[in-house]
Amino acid sequence: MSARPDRTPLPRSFFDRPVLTVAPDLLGRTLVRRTAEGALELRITEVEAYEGEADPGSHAYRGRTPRNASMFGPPGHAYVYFIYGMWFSLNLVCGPPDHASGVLIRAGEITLGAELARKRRLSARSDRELAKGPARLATALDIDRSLDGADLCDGPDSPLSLLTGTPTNPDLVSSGPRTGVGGAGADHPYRFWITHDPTVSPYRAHAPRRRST
DNA sequence: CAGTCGATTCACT
DNA sequence: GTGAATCGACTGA
Repeated sequence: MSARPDRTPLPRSFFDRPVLTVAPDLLGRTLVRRTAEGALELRITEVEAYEGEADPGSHAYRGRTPRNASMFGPPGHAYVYFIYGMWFSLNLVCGPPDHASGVLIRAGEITLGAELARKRRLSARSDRELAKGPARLATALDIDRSLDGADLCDGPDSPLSLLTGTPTNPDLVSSGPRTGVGGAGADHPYRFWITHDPTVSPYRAHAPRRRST
């Protein structure tokens, strides 16, 4: 008997902790996205931690740029980036300001607004695929670069916010290497997911792109 | 300033 | 399992 998700907003202090503490604690929380068409809610099931400028796998590794500036800002804000020429991905900035750490929200279960999500994700063959993967999640929730820097602790009407939801028992959390991350940061178990949850995305090792000559 | 490739997804074999 | 799509940030000359 799982209790009904707690709709109390999480305070900024939730994000102002070490990213490896925040990342698994995000599992089971409720992400709320408010659009002109209506609200959507997502139960987070899979995340990845990116550990600041010292992390070779992180966009922050080579220092601050216009693209990753949000990661160097205060915690509790979104970092949204554009990748592969067509997709967006959502991160939540954690830790103290300028630490440049964040958590990539990789997958989740749409718990409200599935009709809106289906309209945006026409290729999804079932509802469990609506937000199975970071770019699919961003597409389903209508997230793009206009949400980069958005404050999740900005009150009940903000376009993006985070509710307490149903925290996940650590016994039900699995961890492993990050998906698609190569190089020196590849081996750290910075990916966390809810064990056996059907909305978690499949693991893929880093695959260098082949030369096109 | 041209070349390279990415925290991915989808269609197709 | 393989390759295409698609573009902007970053790199090195």
